[in-house]
Amino acid sequence: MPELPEVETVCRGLSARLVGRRLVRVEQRRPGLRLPFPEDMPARLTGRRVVAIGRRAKYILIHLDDGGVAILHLGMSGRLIIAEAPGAPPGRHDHVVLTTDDGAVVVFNDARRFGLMTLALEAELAAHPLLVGLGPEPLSPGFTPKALSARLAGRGSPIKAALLDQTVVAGLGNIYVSESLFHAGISPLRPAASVAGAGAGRLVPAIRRVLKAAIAAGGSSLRDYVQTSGELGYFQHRFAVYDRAGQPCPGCCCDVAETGGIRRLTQANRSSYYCPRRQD
DNA sequence: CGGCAAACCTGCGAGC
DNA sequence: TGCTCGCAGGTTTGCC
Repeated sequence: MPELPEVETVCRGLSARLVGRRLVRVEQRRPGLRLPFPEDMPARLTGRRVVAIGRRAKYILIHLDDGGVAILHLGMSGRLIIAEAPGAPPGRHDHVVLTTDDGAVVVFNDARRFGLMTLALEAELAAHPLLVGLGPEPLSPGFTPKALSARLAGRGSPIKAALLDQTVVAGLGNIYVSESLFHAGISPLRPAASVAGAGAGRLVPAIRRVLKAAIAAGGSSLRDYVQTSGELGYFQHRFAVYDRAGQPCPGCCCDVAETGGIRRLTQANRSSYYCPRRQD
């Protein structure tokens, strides 16, 4: 799925086209995705004006003029595409279609249906069950080596698993964990607690740098992800290690035949990629 | 509580 | 060409 950079890119696309617009039509084409849609979702959205678009972790927050907030998650394969022409025949996995007063058509398409969409009240957002346990935003000032160290302390699980845990830091997924660990020179196998301190001092800026570069590139397009415009992101061309098993490490000078290049391993049922020479 | 596997669902590429 | 298998950016649940 879309991880933080992809979700952020989608939010920016939505923001540019939706803020200030009124939703004049809400079409719900199935009862729900990972969670059921609220029964009254179309009624609660229709006629509302969008006042802001926000993001928390991988959740998209559409703030409305009546104090309501639509919460969306793209799961693994979710897309939000903005078209300008109403009336196009619905695609195979188009689940929710929003039409604005100036003719934008926002389609929530999700082949695998791991995404979700629900409604909340602005006043209760901070305590919402989907958001309440989330860790710090990695691009916020509160995400410091000290703060990360505190959340890693006492954890015996591998740092790879800890960084995927959204209560440790919010918004990282399988791609950007591998990339960040590479740039910090830390093996995905290291026990999380051992990364507290000096390791966190390298990891925090590495995470920030990777995420910012990915956002600047419009995210990473592997299979499903596209921007709201339908354009692909292009950060995938800049991966140092992700999905590059057997290929040369960008930091090592040596012969791949000799070193084996980038390694892939399975942790917590997900693939990790790393350079054993530069990460320990 | 920690950690791992499986589940949710569909699509795609590889291999036979 | 067509089948089966394995794998995929996430999150939750259930079982040691």
